[in-house]
Amino acid sequence: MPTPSRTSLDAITAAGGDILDTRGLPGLTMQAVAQAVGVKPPSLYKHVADRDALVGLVADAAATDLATHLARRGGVAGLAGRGELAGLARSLRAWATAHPERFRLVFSGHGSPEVAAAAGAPLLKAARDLVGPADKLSAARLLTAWATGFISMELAGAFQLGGNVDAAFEYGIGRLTAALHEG
Amino acid sequence: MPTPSRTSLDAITAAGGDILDTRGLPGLTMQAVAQAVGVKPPSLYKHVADRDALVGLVADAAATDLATHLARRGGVAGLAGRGELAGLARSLRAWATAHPERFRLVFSGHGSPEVAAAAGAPLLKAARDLVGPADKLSAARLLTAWATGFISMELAGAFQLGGNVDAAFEYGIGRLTAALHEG
DNA sequence: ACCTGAACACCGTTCAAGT
DNA sequence: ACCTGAACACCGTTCAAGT
Repeated sequence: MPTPSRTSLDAITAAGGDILDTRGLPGLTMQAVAQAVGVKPPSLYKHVADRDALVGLVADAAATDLATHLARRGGVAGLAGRGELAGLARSLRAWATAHPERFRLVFSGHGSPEVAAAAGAPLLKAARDLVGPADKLSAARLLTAWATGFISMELAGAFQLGGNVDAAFEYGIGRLTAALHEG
Repeated sequence: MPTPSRTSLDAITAAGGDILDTRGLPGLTMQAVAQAVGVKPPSLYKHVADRDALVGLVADAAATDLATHLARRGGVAGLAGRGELAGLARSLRAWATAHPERFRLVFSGHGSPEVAAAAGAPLLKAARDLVGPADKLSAARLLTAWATGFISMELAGAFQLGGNVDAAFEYGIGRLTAALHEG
C-alpha cells in the first residue's frame, strides 16, 4: 500500500537552512534535520543520497536566495555603471552579515556550479556596462573575488589590526570601481 | 615513576599537517593523528585540549610557513613598490596551489589572529611603499581580500565560466596595483 | 512507497588503572 | 608524568521488517 510522503525535499531543505543558521555547518546533521521535519534519520535517505547531497541542497537554496536579493536591489536602484557595481557589493555584504553561515556555505564549493553561476549574473551585467564585453568576465571576477574575500575575512575575525572596517570596504569599492572605469 | 613523553607537540602538529594535506580537514581526526605519532587517541589529550586546539595548531604552523614563504620571496626579488605587491600576490597563489588544504585552513579563522597577522606583515610593508602610511592598512586589505577571494574561488572550482584563469589573475594584479599607485 | 528499529563502523572525549 | 583499555555519547549509513 503506497504511503504518501510524510515530508518533502522542500521541507528538508528549509529545515536544513534553519539549522545551518542556528548551529552552523557542524550542527547540520542528519539527526537534527530528521527531528526538525518529524521523521527518523533513516527516512531522509528516501529523499537525499547522503549528508553531502543535503548540504548541497541547502547551499543551492542559499545561492538562489542571494541571487534574488542581488537582482532585486539592482532593479530598485536602477543605476548604471559604476554606482551599480558599488551597490551590488554593498548588497552582497549586507546579505552576508544577515546570513553569515549561508554566505560561507555558498562560497565553499558545496553547491552546484550552475546555481552559483546564476547568482553572479547581475554582477556580470553591471561589469559589462562598465568595461565592455571584452573584459566583463575578468572585471566581474575582480570585484567578486575582492568582495567575497573581504567579507570572508571579516566574518572570520581576521581584521584584528583595528581601523574602520566599514571604511576599508568603501575604500575598496572606490579604488576598484575607479580602476575598472578607466580601463 | 615519571615517564618521558613518547610524542611531542611538534610531532603532533607535523603529523596533523601531513594528514590535512592528504585527507583534508574531515580526515584530520584524533585517531588518525594518534596513529601517525604511534600513540592511542586518549594520549593526545595530554598534549592538546581537544580537536579544535589541534586544528588551531596546524593552522598556525601553516600560517607561519606561508609567512616565511612570502618573506623569502619578497627579499629575493628586492623590488620596491608596485612590482613588490604583484610578486607577493603571485607568491601567495603559488603557495596556495602547492598546499590547497593548508591555504584553506589558514584563512578559515581556526588559527590564532596574532599568527595570521604576522603572515600579513610583508604585504603591509609593500603597501606602505606604494600608497604611504595613511592608507597602507586599507590598501593591504584590498589586495589581501582580492587575492584570497580569487584563490578560494579557484580552489572551490567556482571559475566554471571559462576564460583563462591565469589571465584573470594577472588582470586583477594590473588593475589593483594601478589603482593603488594613483591614490 | 515510505517509514522504522536495530545494527554497524567511526569519531570525540573521559576516566580509572597501569608503568 | 604519560600511556592505555574500557566506556559513553553522538554521528552517518544500511537493511530487513512493518504499514
